[in-house]
Amino acid sequence: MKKPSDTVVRAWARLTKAQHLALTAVEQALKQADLPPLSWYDALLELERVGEEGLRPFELEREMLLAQYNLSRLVDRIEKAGYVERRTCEDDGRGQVIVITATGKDVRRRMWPVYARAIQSTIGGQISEKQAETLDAILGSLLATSAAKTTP
Amino acid sequence: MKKPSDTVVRAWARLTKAQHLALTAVEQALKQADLPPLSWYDALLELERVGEEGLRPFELEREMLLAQYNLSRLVDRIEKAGYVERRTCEDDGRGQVIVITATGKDVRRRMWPVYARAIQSTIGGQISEKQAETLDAILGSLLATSAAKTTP
DNA sequence: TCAAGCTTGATGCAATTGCATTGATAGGCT
DNA sequence: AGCCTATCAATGCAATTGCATCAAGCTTGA
Repeated sequence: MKKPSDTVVRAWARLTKAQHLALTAVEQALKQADLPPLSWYDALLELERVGEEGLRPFELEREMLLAQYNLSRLVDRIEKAGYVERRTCEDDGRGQVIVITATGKDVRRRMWPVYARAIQSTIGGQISEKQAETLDAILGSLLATSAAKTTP
Repeated sequence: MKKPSDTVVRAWARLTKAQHLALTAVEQALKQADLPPLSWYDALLELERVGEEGLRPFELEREMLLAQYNLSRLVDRIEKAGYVERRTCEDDGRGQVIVITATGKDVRRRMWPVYARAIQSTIGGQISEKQAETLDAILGSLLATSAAKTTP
């Protein structure tokens, strides 16, 4: 395994820094608007996408790149807030199905503008559309192969 | 404030995902090698750079984008491990100066190859050098302006 | 069939992070 | 000097995350 070039190392450092700044901005904006944290949004979005069907915890876990115990507890919290429902799974006695509620959909919708504004001000506003396209493309190819490595 | 374009939103999502994957890989690699977490590396590196002079906690705090209480406790832990020393600050009775120890330098040096390998396999190995340069440049311009917004 | 092993999901406990507040000193202003 | 505000750092407490393990149900294969 070759050592990373200086460019790669610097890109990594900046990747982390940029993500950290943007993330902090998003979380702060949400909190300030009395809305749940970003992870709730991610979960609710996935669940809204699949609709009444719902998702199994382990599916959501993989979508969100979360550790199993971490997802389990995230769902606990969101359920307690009434934004999702845990239903017993017909096909698998061990499992369950998580379904978003009407309130959950509503909250997700209310989160979006706040979230969007924070993204725009930390990312969109700082680079050109052209740069955003390039950034997106490069990160896309970066993820294309490494996504397969989640199960080594 | 305009809404972010779809491209920006997707770039943001990928930014987060890529960073998360790489970070996880790095942390895992360090743990597996029985080495301290990445945040220790960052702190030790900054402290090694400035040498005997040391850094004030608040300086390190800004370098690392950490919350004040968070840095305070990080230093607690690193100090307890014997990798840094807290000295009383001559110039400012409230403050202190943090200086890396010889052991600290040694640990930092031993962390680097593990860290580097993880970066290479999650970033360097996935994209071309040319792409890495572009990525670095775009993130650089992204950070150029937003860095100023840390103190609103 | 049924034991061995795998998958799904939860949970006790420790470590870390976030939040709010505090204690102490510095620096400016009158 | 004396007071007021700002800065520097620590800390009590709650929430979250990480780690290890567990219980329960599925699957496989002799």
